[in-house]
Amino acid sequence: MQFSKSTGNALHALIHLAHSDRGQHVGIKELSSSLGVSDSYLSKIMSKLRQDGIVRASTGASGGYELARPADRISFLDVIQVIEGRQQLYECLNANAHHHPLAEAAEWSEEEESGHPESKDCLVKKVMNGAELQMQSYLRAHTIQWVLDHASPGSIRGGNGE
Amino acid sequence: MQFSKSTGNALHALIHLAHSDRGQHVGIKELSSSLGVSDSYLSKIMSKLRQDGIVRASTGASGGYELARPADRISFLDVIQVIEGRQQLYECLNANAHHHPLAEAAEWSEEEESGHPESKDCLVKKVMNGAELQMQSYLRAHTIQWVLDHASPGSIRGGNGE
DNA sequence: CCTTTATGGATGTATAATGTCCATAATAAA
DNA sequence: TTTATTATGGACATTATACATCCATAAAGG
Repeated sequence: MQFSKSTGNALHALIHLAHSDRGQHVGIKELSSSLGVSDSYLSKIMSKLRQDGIVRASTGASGGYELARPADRISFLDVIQVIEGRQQLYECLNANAHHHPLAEAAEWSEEEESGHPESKDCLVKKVMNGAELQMQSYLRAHTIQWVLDHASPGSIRGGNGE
Repeated sequence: MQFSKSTGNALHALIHLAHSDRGQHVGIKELSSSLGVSDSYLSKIMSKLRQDGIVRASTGASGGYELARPADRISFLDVIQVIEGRQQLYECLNANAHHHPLAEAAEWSEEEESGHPESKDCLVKKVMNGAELQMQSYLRAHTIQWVLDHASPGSIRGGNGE
C-alpha cells in the first residue's frame, strides 16, 4: 500500500504553481521539466486536477495552468483524493457474507445509537475506517500554503528556481 | 491506494484463531472455509504471519495454527505491516533531484534542531509521513482482542459460528 | 507406515499504475 | 484571419502488483 507517484507529482506541481502564482499561467513544459517527468504524463495529472477544480487551465499562446483557489485552501487531502480516488482504504471482503460472527459490530453499541449507517459494518472495517479518518484529518490540516510557509528561506525568491 | 484483500483476510483469520484460542490448533481448511477463500490462497497468508511470529503452526494430524501471543498483543498495525510490507506510504520521487526548491525542508527548522535524520526530507514527504504516523498510532492501539471485546454479545459462544 | 497438515516454488491471470503518441480543439498573438 | 501555442482526451503499450492455483516436499501424529 503506497501513494502513487502521480500523487507526489501532483503535489509538487501545485507547489510550483503556488510559487509562481501572480495570476500567471505556467505551461506544462515548465512544470514537467521542473519535475523531471514527460509532459504527456504530467498533462494527465493536471487534467484530473482541473476536472476537480483544483487548477484552472487556458489554451493558446501564453496559456497554461494556475491555482483555482488560494494555496491555503488546497489541502493535501484534496489532492490525494483527486489522484488516488475517493474509495475507502478498506472495504469489506464479501459483502459481510463470510465474516466470522465475532467480527460483526454490535448494532446497539454506545457510539452508534444515533443510528449511523456504519452500524452494520464489521469491526475490522470500523477500525480501518477509524485509522483512515485519523490520517485524513492530518492531511486536511496541511495545505500547499503550509509547504510554502515552511520552506527554507534560501529557496524563497522571485523567479522560478530551476 | 487501498489495503489489500489479503490484509483483511489475515485479520479475520486471526480473529477466528483468537476466538478458538484454548491452546487448540485450527486447520487451514476450517479457516479458509470460514472466510470463503481457497486454502491454497490463505495458506500463503498464514505462512507470512508465521514467519513474522504472529502465529505458530504445527504439522501433522490435529495440527494447524494458533496465536503466538495473546490477542491483546497483536495490533492491527502488526498484521498490516506483515502483509503489506513495511515500506512507507510515501517515498520521494527522484532522490530529491527534481523537487521544486520550495519543497525542500529547512534543515534548521525548529522541530528538527535535535538532528533527526529526516531533516533533509522534502516537505511533501514530511507531511505524508506525519499522516502515516497518525494512522499508525491508531492501528497500534487497536488489537485483535479489541475486536473480541466489542463484538455483539449474540456472537459470543463456545463453538465456531459457521 | 500412512494420513494429515503446513511449506514454498513455480506459474498463471487480472487489475492497476505508469508512460507514450497522436488527433483535436481552443485561444492568443501576429 | 492565419499561425503558433497550448491543453485535452482517446488509444495504446508497458510494467508492476495483487490475486489465485497447483504440486512436490517435509514434518508430525496415530
